[in-house]
Amino acid sequence: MTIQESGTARPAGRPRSEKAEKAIIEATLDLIGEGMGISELSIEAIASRAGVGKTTIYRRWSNKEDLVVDALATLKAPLPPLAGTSVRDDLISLLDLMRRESGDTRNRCVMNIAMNESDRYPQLKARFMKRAVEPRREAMRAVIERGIATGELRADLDVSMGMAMLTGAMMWHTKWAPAGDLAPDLAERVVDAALAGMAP
Amino acid sequence: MTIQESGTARPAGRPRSEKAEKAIIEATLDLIGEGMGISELSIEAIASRAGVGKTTIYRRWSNKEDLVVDALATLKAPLPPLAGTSVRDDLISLLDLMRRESGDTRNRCVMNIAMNESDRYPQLKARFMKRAVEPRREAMRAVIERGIATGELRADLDVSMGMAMLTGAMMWHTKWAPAGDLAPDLAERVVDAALAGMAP
DNA sequence: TCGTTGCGAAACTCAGGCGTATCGAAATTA
DNA sequence: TAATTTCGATACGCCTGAGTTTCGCAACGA
Repeated sequence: MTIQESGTARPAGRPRSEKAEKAIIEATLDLIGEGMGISELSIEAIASRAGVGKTTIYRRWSNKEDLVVDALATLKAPLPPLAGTSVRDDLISLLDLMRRESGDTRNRCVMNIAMNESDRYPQLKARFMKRAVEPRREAMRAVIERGIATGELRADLDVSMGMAMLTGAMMWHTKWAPAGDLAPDLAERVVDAALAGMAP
Repeated sequence: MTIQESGTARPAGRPRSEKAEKAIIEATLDLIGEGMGISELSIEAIASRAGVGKTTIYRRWSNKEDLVVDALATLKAPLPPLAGTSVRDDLISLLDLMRRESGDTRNRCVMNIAMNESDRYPQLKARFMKRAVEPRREAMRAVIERGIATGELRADLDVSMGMAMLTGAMMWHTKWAPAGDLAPDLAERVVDAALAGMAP
C-alpha cells in the first residue's frame, strides 16, 4: 500500500519548488508592470529578478510566450457580485471596477499588452479574451438586457451600442485623459451621462 | 555669380536621393503596418525592404526612434473641413473619419504604437500627440461647445464626458468588436445613440 | 544508503541586430 | 578633368539574449 498512489503517483526525486514557480510568475508580472512589452521581456531578466536559474524556467515553460500566457492568466480573475438592485447601480459597479483596476500599474500594462501586442501572440489573445474579457462583457450585457426588460432602459436600445458607450468612455479616460488618477466618481458620472444622453 | 547661391549654396558632390528617402519611410511604415512593434523593427530590415544600404539610413537619422518619429509624422495629417450645418452632422463626420482610418491597417498599427509603446519613446509620444491627437480633440471639443451654445446639445453637458462617450464608443468598436470591417453607418449610429442616451 | 530529480550558477553555441568602416561606382560642382 | 559627396553592398566588432549543457549540491522515495 503506497501512500497517495491514487492517480498522482508522485515521481521519484526532488519535487519542483512551488516557491520558485511563484517567484517566476511574480517576476514576469513585475517586469511587465514596469512597462516592458513582450519582446523586451527576456528570460534572463526574469530569472535574475526571480532569483532563479534559467533551467528552472525552461523546465516548466518551453518558451517566453507560454510563460507570459500563464502569468497573465493569474490576473483579472474575479468578478464581483452585483447588487442587482438597480441597473444604474450595477453598471456603476462594473465601470468602477474598471476604474479601480486601471489604477494598478500592473493591470494597466497587462491591458496594454492584451489590447495591442496580442495580435502577434494568438494563444495569449485567445486565453486572455476568454478569461478576462468575455466574463466582463457578458456581465454587462446581462445587466443592460435586464434593464431593457424592466423598462429601466429604453426599449429600442442597441445593447452593444450601450456597452460601447459605457466601456468606451471609461477606456477613453484611462487612455487619453490628463495623467493622474481617475476621479473617484468617474464611473457614476459616465453612467449618468450615458443614461441621459447628449441631446437636450 | 554662382547659380542658386541664395542661402542654399548647394554643397559639392552627389546630392542625396529623395527617392531613397521616400523608400526608407515607406519601408518603415510597411513593416509597422505588418504589425511590428518598435522594438521588433530593425534598421537592417528597413534597409533591405527599401532596397537601400544601411549607410543611407544612418546618414539621415541617427537612430531608430528618430526615423520612426519622422515616419509616423507623415501620417494622420489632414483634418477634413466640417460642413458646420448641424452639430450632429459634424460629429458624424469626425467619427466617420475615425472609422475610415481604422480600416487602414497602417493607420491601425500606428495607433497601436502611439497608444501603447509611446510611453517608452517620449519624443514620439509628444510629437504624435501634437500632430495627430490634439487637432482632432480640439475639433471635436469645438463642435460640442458650439452645440451647447446653439442649444443642439443639453446645456449642462460635460464636454469631456461627451467626447469620451463618442470617441470611446468608436474606439471600443475598433478594438473589441468582432473582426471585420466596421459597419458603414457606425458613426451615425454612435452619434444618435449618444445623443438619445440609454434611459427611456 | 542509493537512485532519481530539482536546484542555482555558470559556461557554451548560435542567431540577429547595431553602428562603423570600406569598397567601387555614380552624380554633381568647380 | 578633378574634387567631393552619395550610392548600395559587404564585412566587421560588439553586444544581447535564446536555449542547452554541465556542475556540485539539495531533497525526495525506496
